[in-house]
Amino acid sequence: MNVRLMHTNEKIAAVFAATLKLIHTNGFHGTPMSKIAQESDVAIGTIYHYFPSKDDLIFALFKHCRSILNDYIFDGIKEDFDYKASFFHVWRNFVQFYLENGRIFSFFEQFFSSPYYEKNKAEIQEPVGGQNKVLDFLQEGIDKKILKQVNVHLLVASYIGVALSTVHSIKFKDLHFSEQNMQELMEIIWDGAVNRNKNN
Amino acid sequence: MNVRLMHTNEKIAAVFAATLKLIHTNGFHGTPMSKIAQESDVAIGTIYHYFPSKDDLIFALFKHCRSILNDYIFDGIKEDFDYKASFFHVWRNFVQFYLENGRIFSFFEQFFSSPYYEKNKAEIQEPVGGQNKVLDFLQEGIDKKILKQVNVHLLVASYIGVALSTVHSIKFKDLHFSEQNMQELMEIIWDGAVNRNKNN
DNA sequence: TGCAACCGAATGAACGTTCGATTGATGCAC
DNA sequence: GTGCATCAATCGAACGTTCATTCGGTTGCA
Repeated sequence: MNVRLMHTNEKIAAVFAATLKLIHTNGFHGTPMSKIAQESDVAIGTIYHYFPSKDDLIFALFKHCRSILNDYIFDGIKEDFDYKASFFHVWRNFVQFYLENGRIFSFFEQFFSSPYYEKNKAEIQEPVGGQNKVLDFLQEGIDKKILKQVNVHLLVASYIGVALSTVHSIKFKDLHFSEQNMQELMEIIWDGAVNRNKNN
Repeated sequence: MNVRLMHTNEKIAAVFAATLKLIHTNGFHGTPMSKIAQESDVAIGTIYHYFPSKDDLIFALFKHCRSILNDYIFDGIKEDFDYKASFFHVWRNFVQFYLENGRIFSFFEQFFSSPYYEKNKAEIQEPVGGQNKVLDFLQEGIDKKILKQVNVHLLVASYIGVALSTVHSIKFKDLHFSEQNMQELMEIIWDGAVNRNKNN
């Protein structure tokens, strides 16, 4: 059973990898099942053995990628980090993840902007890329009076919004990734989010 | 000729409107030329009379929508506005435009996240939604030492990024549009962007 | 008369999905 | 330990549908 399961996983992993690659380069459009089969070296019949339909495949791939992202962004937070250090660290991880996983970024962008997402939103529960963990983290900052005393979703929109458009800018060469740029961006968000009625 | 041009415009306008509507509800995927023809009451042959291919139609629609956006966001700036007031005003217009034109927002999101955009980026010149006018405006703030002395693209990413994710949050019901929320968001961006070494 | 605007049935390619066949591992009966 | 039944995993040709695009024809203004 162990061997069989591994084998299974290899097939599925190959299908996921091929789908991600094809969607990244050709888009949702230019990614027919036939090409996924070809690219992954898994027969079409086999893909349909695991996924009832193309939509189910895409959906499963989404969940798979999201869990990878979730594992990544809160990784490496040290006990001795104060809130600001964690604020910077998570944001940086978020940007770094997407830069290192351009195919996932591409896939997410397309997934979230398709009506496909809109239709299955109820089932997806968690919003964009680990945002509810982010939401909890930002709520903590509000509760501790470190961040502005506003609706947490305003801060989420700022925190995530700037990260996403930063990755976008880097991807399309308007901006280049450098330590200084990241530092300055984090300061922009921090200065915007921080509670100015209480110095910390 | 005037009449003919008007007639032409009516057909094209109907095609544009139908395409926008279909892409909004069914996505890039579920928008075949046949349905565009049906929805717009323009024969397929006629559409192909004006646009050599479906890609050309999408491309033309994109340029059309972008010019509408550009006209909109810098509208209503009064002579007596100081920089901060303009900063707020433009951002608000930006958000408001997308909220009032949900179909265009949908279309842009899908357009920019498709490899279609990536491939034609060179021809598009102007980046996302009037960003170069925005870029000039933010550069002005840097030059006047009102905004942080950083690469202007960092500020563009913040300014636009927060606006887009705000619209997204409102669209997907995480956030509701209210005067207070908009005010607080603008303050978040302003506090982040402003040059804190020089009080103004 | 010429030409741009307009039409929609027809075409051929491409797509998602199905299905019957094959393989090999597992478990049960004897 | 041998024979047999079962079943998940695998395969890819074939199917029916849907798509972007073409083209031959009509209309009506200049």
